[in-house]
Amino acid sequence: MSGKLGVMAISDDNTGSAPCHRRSICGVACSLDLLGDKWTLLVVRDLLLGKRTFGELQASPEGIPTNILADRLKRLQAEDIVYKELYQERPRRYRYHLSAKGADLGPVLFSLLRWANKHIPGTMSVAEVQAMMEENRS
Amino acid sequence: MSGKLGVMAISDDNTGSAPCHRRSICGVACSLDLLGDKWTLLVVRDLLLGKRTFGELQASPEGIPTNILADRLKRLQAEDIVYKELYQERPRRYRYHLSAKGADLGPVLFSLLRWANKHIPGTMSVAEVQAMMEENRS
DNA sequence: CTGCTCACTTGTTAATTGAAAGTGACTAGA
DNA sequence: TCTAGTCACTTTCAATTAACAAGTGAGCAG
Repeated sequence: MSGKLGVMAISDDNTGSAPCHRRSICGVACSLDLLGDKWTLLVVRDLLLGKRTFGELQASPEGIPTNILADRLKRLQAEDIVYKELYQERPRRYRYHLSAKGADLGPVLFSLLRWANKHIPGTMSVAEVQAMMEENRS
Repeated sequence: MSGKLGVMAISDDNTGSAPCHRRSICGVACSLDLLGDKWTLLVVRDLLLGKRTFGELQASPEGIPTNILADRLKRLQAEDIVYKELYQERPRRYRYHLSAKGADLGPVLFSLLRWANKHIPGTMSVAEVQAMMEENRS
């Protein structure tokens, strides 16, 4: 019956490229392996909104701890969701950007946002966020 | 500048109904406060796929630990995303169901799945999952 | 009475998180 | 030159959370 469901267990990873720890071949499970925590998608959100530097990301209202931010940026780079650009030598300063893979998370964030708007009172509307995004395009 | 972005910090929760611990009024952040971990959305996925009992949920290929499953079902019920139905006295047995709020997470799961299909090789397609869902409708 | 299922709960240990402080490379001002 | 401040992290460590294994209680089948 569990096999029939198609959400089958993955026994081995002999064909995989990275040393990934997939719990199954289900796309939802694989996505959550990469994005399933309280902070990762907030970092992606901020990058979509045009934030670029460590300091800007840190300054978000949710107040992400700096060690978690550094760790998440590292993980997201390892997954090719984010890349960094050196914009200044002496001292070295970086700007972070979403790759195409990262930018494709936009619809995920919008669906989360739509759900929140419908079911959690007091959350910002999609229209408000889109206005914000236009306002902040560099 | 952070105020201008609209993703503003929430200072107080004097109007809120539940004793919620919102990090901000951003819908993404609020959603992640409820759903942001590796297991919660997998439970929602299984309920969408028609699984109903504790044992069926436990039997998913990802192998959720029973204490985590019990905890997540408790949390999801507290958030009115899931409700349980007593289908048997002596011994008491329950069936779990998604509320309307929970069923509305479908689009979130589909967007995650579409992202995975595009960017994580070897994940199941939306078509496969939809076929599965039809097959398992009670 | 024995073993079995289901739906959990309870330990115990391992890993992760979060708050705060520290580091290194600079820049600007007295 | 000395002091203070910014930026981008890293380190430390207590506290929370997760994972694994085992146990519990209510029944049922032989």
